[in-house]
Amino acid sequence: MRTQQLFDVNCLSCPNRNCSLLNCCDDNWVSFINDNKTVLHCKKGHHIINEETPVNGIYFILSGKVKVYKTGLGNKKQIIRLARNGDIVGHRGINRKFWPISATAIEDSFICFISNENFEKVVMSNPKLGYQMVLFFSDELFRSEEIVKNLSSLMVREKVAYALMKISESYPVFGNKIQEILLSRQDIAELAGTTKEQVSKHLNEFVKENIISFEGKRILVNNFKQLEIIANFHSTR
Amino acid sequence: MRTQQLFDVNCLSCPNRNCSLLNCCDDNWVSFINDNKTVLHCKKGHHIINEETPVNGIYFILSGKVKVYKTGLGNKKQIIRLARNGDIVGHRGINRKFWPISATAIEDSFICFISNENFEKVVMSNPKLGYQMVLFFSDELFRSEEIVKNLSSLMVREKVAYALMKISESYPVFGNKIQEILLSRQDIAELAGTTKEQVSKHLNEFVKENIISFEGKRILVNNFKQLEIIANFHSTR
DNA sequence: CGGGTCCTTGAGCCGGTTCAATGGTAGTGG
DNA sequence: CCACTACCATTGAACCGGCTCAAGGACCCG
Repeated sequence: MRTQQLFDVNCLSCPNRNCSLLNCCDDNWVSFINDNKTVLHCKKGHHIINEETPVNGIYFILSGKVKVYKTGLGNKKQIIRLARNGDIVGHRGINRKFWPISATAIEDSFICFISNENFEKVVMSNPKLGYQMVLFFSDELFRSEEIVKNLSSLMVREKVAYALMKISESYPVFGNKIQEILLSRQDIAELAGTTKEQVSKHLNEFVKENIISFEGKRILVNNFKQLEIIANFHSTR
Repeated sequence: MRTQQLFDVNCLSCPNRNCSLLNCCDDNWVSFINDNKTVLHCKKGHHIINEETPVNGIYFILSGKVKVYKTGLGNKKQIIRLARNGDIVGHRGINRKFWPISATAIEDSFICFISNENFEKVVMSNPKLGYQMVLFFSDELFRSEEIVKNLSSLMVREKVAYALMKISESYPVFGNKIQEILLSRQDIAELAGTTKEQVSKHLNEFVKENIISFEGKRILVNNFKQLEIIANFHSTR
């Protein structure tokens, strides 16, 4: 059975071998990670991290997708990241006693877990990894502050466009400029920072404008460029 | 003249010797920093960093205060950080070609500057500093995501209370639970994520409720605890 | 004294949220 | 195979919080 095989995956032959962690460690340390990791099978909807609970370690997505979010006043949720295979989840726990975020699987996923102590050992022994972590955090900070900027300056229509862009980043591209999106209206709303009703209305607007189209429960992006324009997006690095 | 003396400040006897950078380097490297730094005198309102311009290096605040902000659609500004003496400014440029943020002095300030190349040398040669940078970034990410949460879930009254809390963190405490705040309504609005008119209205509300009081252009916080409650703040670490 | 900047306050408008009704779809169990 | 249920998406109506605009006032500085 395929899922059983995944449980036994060896880090040395990990499909995400070029991920942030493994990429910066020599084989000895990859073996160490392999011996000290746990692989979790998370079904869609499974809570991997719960806000305010004690930080125990760090997670890496072997396969699947995970939403990372914060719960605000009135139980309002704001998704701050969509993570996929190869991504780190839980680096926000570094230097904290309690989780500042929650994480939930939005697809059936396999997640690798490493305890705090073991991860610290790996980082301390692989200077290149430490530097890589700085770069990674710098990038995460950038993304977070883009969200801040957008939440405070965009109209809902623009926020929804931005959310679609973010989502399609996490999904594979099929053909030319066609991405597929499979998330509930509620999820999109929590990512965009609005309500599910607004998402529904604006998505249907976008369909009328031929920017996206529906295919069953899927959303196909027909005109990615136009989404970027609406979302006021311009890539600078 | 006092300001002249500050221009000649030696890193080895820096009043912020316990700041993130110097704290993690041995004396040889502090000397290196001393020889390769530039000290800038920035008057109130001086732009230290401008969004979208090329990243040249990293800044440290010797004395004074700086606001760090992003400019969104319609020229709407969102302050994401108030930095003071000892703080790093410009770490957001790491791993980027162009500045994702702007920084402006909100008081007369002295700022130390180190070029990209020299800073990289220092980081690469002081592993402890690298680790410290990871912790620092982790903390910055946490703060940024708190802003995200608040922007998306708080009402304006609550946002203004949160802004006051943030501001008073950057200002010295006088006596028991009394902080003083000296920023324009516009600045407070850009920090809270609202308009100057709303800030004015809610500040006057807070005065009526005896949570703060005005003293000339200053704001005194009489009841910090109450501000925390309004802002839905609870410290967890 | 005059001009500029900032703060305050009220009126009106508007975008977005909330609420509710409806219909579609998938999953479940008889 | 069909009913039953639960969940999700859609749509419109109404409400409301916050923004915009404008007028007036306080204060500072040249």
